[in-house]
Order: sequence, then C-alpha cells, then structure tokens
Amino acid sequence: MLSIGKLGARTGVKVPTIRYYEQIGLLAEADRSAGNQRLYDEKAVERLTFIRHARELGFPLDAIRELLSLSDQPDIPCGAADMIARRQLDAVRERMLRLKALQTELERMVAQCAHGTISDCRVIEVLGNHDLCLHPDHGH
Amino acid sequence: MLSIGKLGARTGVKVPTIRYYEQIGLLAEADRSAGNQRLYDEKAVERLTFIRHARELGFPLDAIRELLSLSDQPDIPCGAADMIARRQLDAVRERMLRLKALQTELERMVAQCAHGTISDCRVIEVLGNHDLCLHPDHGH
DNA sequence: TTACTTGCTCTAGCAACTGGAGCTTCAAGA
DNA sequence: TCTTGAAGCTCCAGTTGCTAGAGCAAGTAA
Repeated sequence: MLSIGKLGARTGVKVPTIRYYEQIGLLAEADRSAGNQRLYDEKAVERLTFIRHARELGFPLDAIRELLSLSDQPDIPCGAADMIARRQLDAVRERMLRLKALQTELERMVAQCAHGTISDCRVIEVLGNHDLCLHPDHGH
Repeated sequence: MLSIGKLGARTGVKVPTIRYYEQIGLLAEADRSAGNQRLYDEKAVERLTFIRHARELGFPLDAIRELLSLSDQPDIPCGAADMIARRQLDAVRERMLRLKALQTELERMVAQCAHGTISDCRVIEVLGNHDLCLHPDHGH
C-alpha cells in the first residue's frame, strides 16, 4: 500500500492535486490507515496515470470523467470514447492554427523591432491594427 | 461617445469583460454620463482592440499590461517590448511542440478505434499505458 | 407616457488547481 | 524508547480570466 506522497511521486501528480481529484469525485475515496492517512493500491496508480496522461493531452476533467466511467464498463461499444477523442482532436487542430498565426506574428514583431523607440516599434502596432489581424472574424 | 454596449459590439469584447478590464486596471476608469453610465471615445476602441488581439494571440493579461504601459510612454527604448515579445515567442514555440505531440497521439487513437467495444478500444489503452507515452519526462 | 432595452453595482461561480495555517501521524536515528 | 523532522491531515483562501445572476436605475422608441 502506498501513501499519497508515494502515489504522487509514482504518477507525477502533486499531492494536493490528488486530494482535489478525490474531492471532486474523479478518484474514489481512498482507504485510510489507523491514523487516518490515505492508502493506495496499484489500481489507483493506473487510474491516476490515466488521468495524468489525459490531462497532458488536454482533455478537460469532464471528458476524463466520461472516459473513466466508460472504462469501468468495458463491454459497451467504444464509439463514445472515440467521439470524445475526435472532439478533442478538432479542438487541438484549431489551437494549432491559432498558435501558428501567433508565432508568425511574434517572429515578425521581433524581427522588425530595430532597437529604436516604442514609437516605431511594431509590437504595439501589430496588435492594435485590424488590417494586420489574421483572424478578422469579429463575431467569433 | 459610445456606450459600453456599442464599445463591446465594435471591439468584439463582451460588456462584463470590459467592466472587468476596468476593474483590474487594464482600462482606465471611463468617463460617466449624467446618469452614471460609462462613455467611451475612439481611443478606448483602439486600446480595447489592442487588448483583444493580444488576448487572441495568447498574451496573458500581465504581458498586455506591460505592453500597454510601454505604449503609453512611446519615447523609451523598445527593448522592453521586444523582450516581452521574445519571451512570449518562446512560450508559444513550446506550446506548439506539445500540441503537435498531442495531435499525433489523438490521431493515432482515433485511427485505431476500430469500432469494437471499449475493451479493445485503444483510446483508453493509450491513455493508461506508460510505454505509449510521448512525454516520459516524469518531473514537471 | 409607457414599455423595453441597456446600463449600473455587487456577489458568486466556473475550471483546475495551488498554497498556507495549524494540527497529527509516521519513520528513522541516537 | 525517545525524539526529531518529514509527511500527512483538514479547511480555507487565492489564482486567472472571465461569466452569470439579482435587483435596481437610466436611456430610448412608439
């Protein structure tokens, strides 16, 4: 049996975060020692590893909750899990596009900042100017 | 002079968000009408447009605050603004890398989900399995 | 003038944690 | 066995960047 600290070390999740996950019901309430300290087994390691990876991959906790509940009943079709992953993939692709635009913009800024004064520095100008805006979709 | 609603419509920023920006000092306190309603001029439109673009490009409000304070005193060297842009650029490059890895992972997941049941669905498996993990850096 | 929309302030809430205060329990060395 | 220090406990507050609601006042069009 593992203490919460060991569990955190093995999974790369901080101790308060583990307690937080328990609090919001993402992890079941842990068994306790005689002195009221949480004790974990290998199943908890797996579950928390799963959560950590999913978080790293950008899944919101709600999606993870869904995924976990799915994995608890492995006989139903995996379409739901697939859909969650697809949704996530779409979001990621969009984020990538926006970040790419941002990167280009910042690179241009840095290149154009010719060590003059702010008044001729494009860092301000580019962000204030609508015509240079890569996302002219006003109504988002 | 514009009401807060018009300002929001023109800049694509929601009304409560504008009030929030004023509250945290990102926008100066607006002039008021006889009936205590906020009134804005074209300068406010520009400033808020600047903020909106910067937010879209992923700048945190602190960086925007810095940028704005720089643009308020245009005679100082732009080294500071340049530095902020560089810092932001580094952060963006890192986010891009992580997102790229994530995208690959999700694409693999979706491709491998062969419409079976959860028990043979790789979405769950991939997230639980350490060996398939693209970020084996436990620390951080 | 009467509606109706928009505005006002204030408070509370969201995600997803993070950190601190003040206390108890555990593990290891002397 | 005692002691010391790390690690655990609970509870509460704070973070970022908003968003939503209550309960009003002000502005506007018919």
